[in-house]
Amino acid sequence: MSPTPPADNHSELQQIDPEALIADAITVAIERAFGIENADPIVGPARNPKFGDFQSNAAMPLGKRLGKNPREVAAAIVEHADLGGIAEPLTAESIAGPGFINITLNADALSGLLENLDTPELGLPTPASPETVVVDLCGVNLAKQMHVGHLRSNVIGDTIARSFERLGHTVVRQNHVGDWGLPIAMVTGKVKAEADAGRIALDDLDLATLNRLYKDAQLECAADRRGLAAVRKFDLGPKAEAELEEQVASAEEALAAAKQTLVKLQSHDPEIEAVWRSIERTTMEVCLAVCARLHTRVTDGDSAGESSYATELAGVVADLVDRGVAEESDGALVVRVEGIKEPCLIRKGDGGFLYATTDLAAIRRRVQTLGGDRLVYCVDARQGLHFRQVFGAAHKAGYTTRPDGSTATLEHAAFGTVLGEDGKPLKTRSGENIKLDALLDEAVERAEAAIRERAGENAGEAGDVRTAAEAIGIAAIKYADLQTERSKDYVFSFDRMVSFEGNTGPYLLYARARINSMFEKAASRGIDLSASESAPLRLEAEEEKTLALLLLRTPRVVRGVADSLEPHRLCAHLYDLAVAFSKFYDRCPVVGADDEATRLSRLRLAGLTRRVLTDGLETLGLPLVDRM
RNA sequence: GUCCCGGUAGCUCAGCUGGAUAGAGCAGCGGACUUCUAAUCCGCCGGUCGGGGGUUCGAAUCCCUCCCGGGACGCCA
Repeated sequence: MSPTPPADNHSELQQIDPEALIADAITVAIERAFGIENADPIVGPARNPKFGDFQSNAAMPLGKRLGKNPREVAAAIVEHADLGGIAEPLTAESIAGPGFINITLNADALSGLLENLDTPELGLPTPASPETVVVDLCGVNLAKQMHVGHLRSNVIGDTIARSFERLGHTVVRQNHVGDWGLPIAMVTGKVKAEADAGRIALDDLDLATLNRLYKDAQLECAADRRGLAAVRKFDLGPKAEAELEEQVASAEEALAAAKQTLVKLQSHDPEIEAVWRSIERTTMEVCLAVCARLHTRVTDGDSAGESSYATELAGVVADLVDRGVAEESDGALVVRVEGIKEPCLIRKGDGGFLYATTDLAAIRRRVQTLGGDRLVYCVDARQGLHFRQVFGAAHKAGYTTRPDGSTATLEHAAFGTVLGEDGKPLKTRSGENIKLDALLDEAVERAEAAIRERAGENAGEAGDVRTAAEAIGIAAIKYADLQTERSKDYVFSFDRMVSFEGNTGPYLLYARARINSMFEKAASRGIDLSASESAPLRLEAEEEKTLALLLLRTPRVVRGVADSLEPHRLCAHLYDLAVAFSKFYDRCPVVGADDEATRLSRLRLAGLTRRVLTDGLETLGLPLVDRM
């Protein structure tokens, strides 16, 4: 269910978007011709330039519905259509094939629309009643280093958030930090033991050490119980059995200790809590630094860890029991959701809560306290069932009902796994997750090498090169991640993304850098740039027209990204835009144009392209670089 | 076993509510830098859209079925 555009800016949008204007005209024509209201005009860009700029495919389905020859239907539409002068008048010649209606924009209208786009808001005015969108992203865990899995949640989640922000909605980012529960208790106990033994200092922890201790603690608590059962069953000898027995026993012991630590943590034992806080401080400091480096807007204020819901869980469960939403099942408490076979577990047989319980508390807070109209979860696709259960349970519990009685929309913006070039989940040779900062380092290193290779002696100051390399490397990684359909797995390849050729982040940055350079050149020739800002647009060359049409399409695309939660649409559009600009750049001299009017018109077109491109790149969250 | 997601050019991917000869990038081959940055542009090569049925004037797109790959499936998070 996508929000409809507020009526107050619809007319404004129409002044810019030819597709909307034409669509409305066709809808009206259908009504006039057949008395059918609000028919889908099926208008879109022409599939092939030789058919014009836009096409309507409405006649065919309409013909079927009315039992008429689609070409006759098309003729009737054409006859009743009033395109208000924005396109060439429709005639019998406009009808092609089974009933396609081909539409060519009027040249003057095109520049008029483009002038309307050329405002500070670039076709996306602030809505009269902004929505509040809560975006769940990042999702780090205490004592664990960020890896490729976090890359997507941050990058995609942040772009989704930015697209809503760009549309003028209120966005609340939520970093649902994994900072609670038994695994955290395990590592907390482990860290305390290490500190007590003098092997580490609590006020001087580093994340790599924490990560190691986390794994150690996990191992110590992990017992091969099934292995032991198998050894016994198949009688594999007393030695093997004894070894496993010992292992299981020590694991049981470690687990019991961790459970005790958890109890202390929950009851705010000062000593344990101090250890926990230093783990948290160390982890979050690194996490936020990585987010800053990634240019994802995730800050300390966005942190809403699992621990922050700890005191609410008992209340949530009691509430669900009281109101008959939850029921007992094999000693556990579950919420059954219609259409899903597996019930949603909210309390274990031993009384402990589960992550579904925390997520229910989070939904309640996000809707009731944060005022969310729309909750978006940018989380791994493998959590799909979990979110279907939790969303269903939240709706059933009434937690998604807002004060005004409306229901908040809950969506799982699921993303696929990052794969290596062998098609398997990306890991190091030793089978570990690849650290995110190492990944970023390599991209930046490769970018720096590329700059030096291309520029040679003219690469500039070392500091400037590093600044540019940082932006280019990060842009390359982010763009590669955003470029493909979110929900699918994607293959990560340094060689491909950092070749910096073709459809890559750096290509977009490069297009922008060339526009900068063009303006510098123009300024150095003494051309009056301020005059170009309001110069009449003369879109005569094919390249100029193509570029103009793409520019006009941008607001529609940004809306589409927010509606669908699919950033790759903006990537594709900005790439098309950059390609169109590159062709324009290649074939239409600007600074050296034949006459003054053309020069100023082209400067204005280039300037507008730069602003739209910059705006789009910022919406994607790519770092910019002014010179390449 | 049940459910979810995928299968489009050698590789990586687009393909919007069904529409006109299925599009990019990379790789390969061939062109374009005394003229605004060649991280660019132009051309060529390359596809039984996993297989088979069906609906339709029209299917990569919708329905059925099968094959292949990945994932998830009550007391971990």
